[in-house]
This record gives sequence, structure tokens and C-alpha cells, in this order.
Amino acid sequence: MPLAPLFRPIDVAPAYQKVADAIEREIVNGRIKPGDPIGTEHDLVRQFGVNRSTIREGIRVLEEGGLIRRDSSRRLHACLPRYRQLASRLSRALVLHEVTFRELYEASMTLEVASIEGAVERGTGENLAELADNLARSEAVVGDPAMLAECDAEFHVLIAKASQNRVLQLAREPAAQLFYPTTEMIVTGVAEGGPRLVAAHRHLIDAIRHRDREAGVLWTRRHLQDWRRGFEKIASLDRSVEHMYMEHAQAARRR
Amino acid sequence: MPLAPLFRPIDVAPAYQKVADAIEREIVNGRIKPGDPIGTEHDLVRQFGVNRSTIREGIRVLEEGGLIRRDSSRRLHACLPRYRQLASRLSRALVLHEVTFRELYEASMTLEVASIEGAVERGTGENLAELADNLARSEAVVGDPAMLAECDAEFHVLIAKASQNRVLQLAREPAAQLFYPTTEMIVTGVAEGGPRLVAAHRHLIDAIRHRDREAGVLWTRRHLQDWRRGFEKIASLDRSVEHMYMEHAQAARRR
DNA sequence: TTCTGTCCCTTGTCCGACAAAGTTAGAGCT
DNA sequence: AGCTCTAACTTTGTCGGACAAGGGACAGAA
Repeated sequence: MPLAPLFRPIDVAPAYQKVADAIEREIVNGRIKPGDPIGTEHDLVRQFGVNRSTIREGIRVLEEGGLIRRDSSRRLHACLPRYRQLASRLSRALVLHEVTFRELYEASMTLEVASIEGAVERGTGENLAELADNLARSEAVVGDPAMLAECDAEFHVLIAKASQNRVLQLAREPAAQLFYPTTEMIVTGVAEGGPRLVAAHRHLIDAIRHRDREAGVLWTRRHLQDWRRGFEKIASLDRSVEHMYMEHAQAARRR
Repeated sequence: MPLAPLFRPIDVAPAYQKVADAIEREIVNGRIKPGDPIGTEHDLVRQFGVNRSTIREGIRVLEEGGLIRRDSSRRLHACLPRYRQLASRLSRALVLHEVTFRELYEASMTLEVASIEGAVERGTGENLAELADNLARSEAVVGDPAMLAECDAEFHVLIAKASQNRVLQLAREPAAQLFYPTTEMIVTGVAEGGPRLVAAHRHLIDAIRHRDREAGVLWTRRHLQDWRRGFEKIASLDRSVEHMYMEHAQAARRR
């Protein structure tokens, strides 16, 4: 007969983890504000009373989590995690889980429609100006698939931003990052792709300007259906997302 | 006149970052499969030709990203990033960006409705069994707010799972993690909260069983509106999400 | 067979060291 | 005085070596 449990397991986290947790707590609690400097490694060695190697391992954890960064002079300071950086982790996870383009398409349909609804309802003049600027740049590069795909990605980020809902902004980002590389392929492969894409963007901006929700939803759906039709000329929707994402994700990390 | 560019900028990432990138590439490319052992630190020292401290810093980066784990005996192996773990990073970011409950509510309305639609359309018998099991456990703890809140969180994870859309599963998770702590408060504060919550769950399961999309959407909306009404008795929707998340997030990390 | 002691290996941590790059302070010049 | 340029000083990234704690394997004892 097994012994009755008498003791609870003790929490024995390694020291580097405790260091990371302690600093994280201070940041999330707000005692260290984004932008505030964390001391030098030597300072932290003194404060925590552990070796510099241990401190450095803890710092790596926080750095990867986006909670602290090193500025140009490599000094440490707290910072607000960037959605894009975090989303690239998620995109990577989606690739590893071998999600299909069908899942990506379906989820994006939901998320992008929600974004445009928010944008139509709450988009500001400033949002419209950014979108118009993006549109102008898109029109200028309509013949260059790579540039156009980049503009398209930015356009939808701006739509999400115009929704004024940061949760939505964050939620759509992982799927969007996986879309991005395919857009270039599609615009390259389908002759009508570029102009249709730009036209859809124009209609979306109009919808926001006139606060015309129906039009916004309609054109978002069409825009995505265009993507889908274009994609199906190249591959099956049930293929899983693959390596194509890699180059883009790693390049984005460097920035 | 400036010289014509003759050389490309050299990649001057620190060694620990290169180590992390190299291992990440192998995992994402699929040459290292989830579950495969990475060598010991000493192996990696030999392979990369750098110091063990450097290897260890690289490992911390990958560990935080969820790409590798240490098993019970602390040996390294590749693994599939868990959505929950990644989502907790995102939740933390949302807290730091001081998103409001209104944003959380609006985004969740979209995401949960999409989840139930998928679940109604594609939910399997196994999904239903898991949901039914969850419902039974919920009914048993209807008087215990903490346990009930936990069941509620799990219920909605199961709904998302039943949608068979992993992108959606992932996208809803960050917002859901921030909801969780408030559910307990609400069920505690509102007498009718517990029974109403369980009733809604029952209706949702029925909707999936009968593939009744209208009912699924209807009860999801009601369920969320209940949350909202309950929350507004406690605080304003425009308050930003705060520390309340911390205890839960850190506890989840340990698992 | 099951328990226990021992050995080897791995990890977590520490110490000390050094080159490169950035920072600061002061000397020197206008 | 104000500016520039150089020389210390700091800080980071990396290295080598070291050691204790703890898991796994294996042999021997009950």
C-alpha cells in the first residue's frame, strides 16, 4: 500500500529561472516601466547574489519573451513586447503543427471580417490617412509581386489597427504572417491578381470612410476569396503550411 | 561620390543566437522531429565548437520559445510548442499594453462564435464525449467558483478543439486566458451565475450534437453577454486588464 | 525479486579571464 | 569658453576550468 501523501512537492526552480521570474514580476507589476533601464549584468550579479552566467541565462529568457531588450549600446531596458515578434513564435508553432491552408483561410475570414467591422465603426482620420498612403504605395508597385505582397500585409495590419482593438490585432497576426509569403506567389502566378488586390483595398478604404459596414464585409470576403481562388490554382487548400514561412520569419526577427 | 557597394553586410549575430537559430532551423525543417533528443550540452559544445556557457544561453532561448524541453531527467529534446504556453506570453503582452475588457469582450465574441460554428459543423463524437465529461464535472462543482471557472475555461478550449481549426484554437487562447480569472470573480459575486453558466454549456453541447448552428451561435452570444453583465456589476468594461492575471499565468507556466 | 550502494554522466552554478565595442573624462587646440 | 580627439574605464560576449547535486545503470545484498 502506498504511503499517504504527507508532503507537497517543493518548488525548486533553477536560479536563472528565479532571476527571470523576479525581473518579469517587476515589469508586469509596473514597478519597472517600459523603457526603464534594468541595471548592468554586474548590477544584477550584486543584487541577486548569483554568478554572471546565471544572470545571463535569465536575461536570455526575458529577451526571448520580448520583455527586455538591449538598445544600440547593448544596455538592458524593459520594453513592451511587440506583437509582431510574439506572433512570429506563434506562426512557427502553427507550421510545426502542420496546420492546413484551409484552417488558415477559415480563421482569417473570421478575423479579417471582425477587423473591418471594427475599422468601419471606429476608424479615425489618421487611420484613413495611413491606409490611403499604403494604397498609393501599392499602386506604385502593382507590377512587383514581392513589394505588393509586403504592402498587402501592411494594409491588413493597418485595418486591424483601425479597429482600435488590440486583442484582435494580436489574434490575427499569426495567421497573417503565414499568409504573407503566399500572396507573393499568387500575385506572381495570376495575371489579374495585382490589380484586383489593389481594387479591393480601395473599396475597403471607401467602406471605412463612409462607415459602410456591409461594403466592408463584402469586400473583405471577396478579397479573401480571391486569395483562395488564386491559391487553389497553385496548390490544395488542404496542404499544410511549410518551409516557405521560414525565410520571412527569420528575416523579421533580425529587425 | 560613394563607392559602389561591393560587399553585403555580414551577419554579426552573437554566437548564442546563431546556435539557437541553427537548432531552430533543424527543428522547423523537420530534420529534428518533435520528441527527438538533442544531444547533451557537451555534444553541442563539440558540434558547434563554442563554449558551454554559449550553448546554454542558446538553449534558454529555444526553451523559452517552446521548441525544446528538458524531460524528467533534464535531457534535451525537441518538442511541439504548446499553444497554452505561447499564449501566456501573449496574455502577458496584452496586460502590459493595458488592453481593456471591452477589447477582450469584443474579440472573444468573434472568436468564440467562430469556434462554435466550426464545432457545430465538424465536431466529432469524441469531442462531444469530452464536452459531456466536462459538463458533468462542472455540475458537480457548481457551488465552487474557483473550480467552476477552471471547468469553464476548459469547456471553451474543448469547443475550440471541436472546431478542428488549430489556427482558431491558437488565436482565441490569449484572450481566453485573460477571461479566466474574471469568471471566478463573477460566479462568486452573482448568485445566478453558476447555474446559468452550466445551462449555457448544456445548450451548446446540444447545439453541436444536433448540428444546430443557429442555437450554437445564440447560446454563445448569451453566454458571453452573461459574462459581460456579471462583469459590469463589478467593474467598468473600459478598465484595463491588470495584475489579476499574474498568479494564474505564473502557475500555468510551472506545469 | 526487490532494495541499496556505487560509479559515471549531465546539469546548474561558480570563478576568473580577456578581447571588442561602447562610454566617459580629460588633455589639447582653436 | 567651446570643440575635438585621445586615453582610460565599463560592459558585454566568449572562453576555460571547476565542483556539487542528482539521475541512470549496474552490481551486490536481503
